[in-house]
Amino acid sequence: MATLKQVAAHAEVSVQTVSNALNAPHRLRPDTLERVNKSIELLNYRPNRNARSLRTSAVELIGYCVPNWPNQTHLVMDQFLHALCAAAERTGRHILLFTAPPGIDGMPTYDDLHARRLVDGFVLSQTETHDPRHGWLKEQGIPFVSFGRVWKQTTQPGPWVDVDGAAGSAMAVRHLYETGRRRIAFLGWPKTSGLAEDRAGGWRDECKALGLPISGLSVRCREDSLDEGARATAALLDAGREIDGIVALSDVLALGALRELTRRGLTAGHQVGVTGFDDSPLADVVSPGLTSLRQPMDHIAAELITILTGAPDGTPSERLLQPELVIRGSSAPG
Amino acid sequence: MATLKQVAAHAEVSVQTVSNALNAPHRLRPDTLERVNKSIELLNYRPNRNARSLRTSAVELIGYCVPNWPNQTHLVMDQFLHALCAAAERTGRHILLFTAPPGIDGMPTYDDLHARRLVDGFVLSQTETHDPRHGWLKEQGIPFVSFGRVWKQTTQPGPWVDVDGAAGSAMAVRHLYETGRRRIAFLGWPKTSGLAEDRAGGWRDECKALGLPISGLSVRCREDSLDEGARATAALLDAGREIDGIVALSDVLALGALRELTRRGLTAGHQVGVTGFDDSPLADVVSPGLTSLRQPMDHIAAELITILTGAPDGTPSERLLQPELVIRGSSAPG
DNA sequence: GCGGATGTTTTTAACGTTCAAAACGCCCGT
DNA sequence: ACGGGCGTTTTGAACGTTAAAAACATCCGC
Repeated sequence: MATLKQVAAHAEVSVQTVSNALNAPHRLRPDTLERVNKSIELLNYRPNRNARSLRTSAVELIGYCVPNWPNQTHLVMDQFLHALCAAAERTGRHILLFTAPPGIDGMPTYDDLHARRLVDGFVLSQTETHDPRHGWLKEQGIPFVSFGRVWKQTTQPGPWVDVDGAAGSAMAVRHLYETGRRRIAFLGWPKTSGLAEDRAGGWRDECKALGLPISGLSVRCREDSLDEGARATAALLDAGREIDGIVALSDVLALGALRELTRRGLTAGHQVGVTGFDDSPLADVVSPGLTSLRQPMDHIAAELITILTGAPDGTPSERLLQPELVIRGSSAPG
Repeated sequence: MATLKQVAAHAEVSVQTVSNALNAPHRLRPDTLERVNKSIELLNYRPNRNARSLRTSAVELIGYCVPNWPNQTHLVMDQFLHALCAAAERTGRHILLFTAPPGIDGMPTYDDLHARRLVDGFVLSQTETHDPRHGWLKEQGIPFVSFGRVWKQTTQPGPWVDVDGAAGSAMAVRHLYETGRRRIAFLGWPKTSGLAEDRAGGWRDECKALGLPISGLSVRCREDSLDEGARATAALLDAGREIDGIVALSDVLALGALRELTRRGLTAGHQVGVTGFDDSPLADVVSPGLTSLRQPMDHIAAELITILTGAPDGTPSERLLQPELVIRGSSAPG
């Protein structure tokens, strides 16, 4: 494998000149630059990243902890990772994967990766309501950016990128309204989740704005499962609420709603319009297809990388992006 | 950030002695070792991985190309990545993610990552029938291991780990047989795929072994979609084959089968037993749950890492692992 | 008490790169 | 012709680690 030294010898210049040809070509006389570039190409030279990193103390690697939460399969993780990788590569960086215990127990792992200089910083996801990671990392001075806001934290928790869940729910409500629904229910999670409150708030506010009823139309599911979605839908129907629309907080809950509707001989998209969240692969797999709110993954990833690698200090950046309503059969005009 | 030098000064030994304390502690006198370790702990020293890699020319990083095939969402990718990470970490290594064009066009990317010393080797997945990557990497002398056999290649294509699809299908057939089914159909893909032939062969052979009919019971779907699975199932039913079991080559096709059965008022698991492949999140999400063949991800990942990092040369290793039948409602006794 | 074997520690050099400073070469104005 | 300024190139040192060899210490048998 060729080194700078060998290229330098071949081009009959000093090592530093070859280095400059790569990192500051404007400093070279055009004819020298050309000669050096020829040698580089001829010897098929590639800079050794380790040597470079040792000297500059920047590894151009970004850590991402691959989540492993048993009950919560991360259905759009492959999309997210691909987008994140692509965005990182656009800046000459790469993504380093690792595993760590959830919450504060994982912090030593983060610290270690940073201290041993395996990564420059971290992208966090699966942010929790009182996520302890943000404060800890900030305290240690380790660069990071979070996909997902930290809800309910007094101190400024650091830079983040997130999708506007309230706006998403509002879009779903308006869409159902425009297709003729007037009694739109909401399937959510228990109150403890900031994300859940955000999305529920969007439903509530938009219903109010449109003059639609909300009383008794919001159901909290105990967990994010198909069965819970079905159970909640059954409860709504049994209570005689005469609902004609359902905005679900997740695709999984929405699928549960679809199942219950089908079981009762109702047609989703006909008698009752249903929408989900995240536009997971599941949404495209059922029949009728599930209308859902797509997260703009490419945009999210680009912003994450920009914030992490761009802003060197001070002012924590925050970016709230809009989801996109992907309309399928489950919300066809009633 | 503390360095070897500072630790050495603090412990009043040479730099090399501290290095030995970490890499070859048996060479130190017990009292020296203890003194050095105390200093290491006190100064919170962590070896700089870049400097180490520069010296030893091993980066302890394994490249994995995150797939982005539009039509084929990788439903178990998060499981795979988590297992792969965990297995790598057990040997002190990590996974570096990158993107690359599919097929031979991606090879320069692989070459570059290796030449710049960002990775020691690669784990390949999404192996195709005539995958060009294996031959290319072998030619370049770049270490790799493949998740998935390379089908139909004359030259020995290199080390791999794979799941025994034929055995999986056979397990599914036997399970359906044991629950009373006697006319078991197979939903597959077009002939071009080695994986498809493998799984189809298992169905055929096991049916023959059990004395079950196969003629006219195998359908090739045009693509891996829910609609195709439903269409194929409809075709089987319309042809009056009187099937009471369906072994599908994928969970998606199996879900299509379930949908068609439901549409016709048949109950999966009651009149017709259905099985899928890969035990994706989808399998647990439908009702009744889909019986499916789980890939032993942890085992797969462990073997991949062992082969990639263990065997230094020569004899290409090959490992064929057995899938596990996860029984759910879709194959309940008829 | 001396050569040799063994065990522990230090010295020297190197991995491949970049930074900072020095050196060189050239043109210009005076 | 000489000093100053500028553009280009080279020199020397450093990043933090480990491999190899050298140095030093200790113990043993005879």
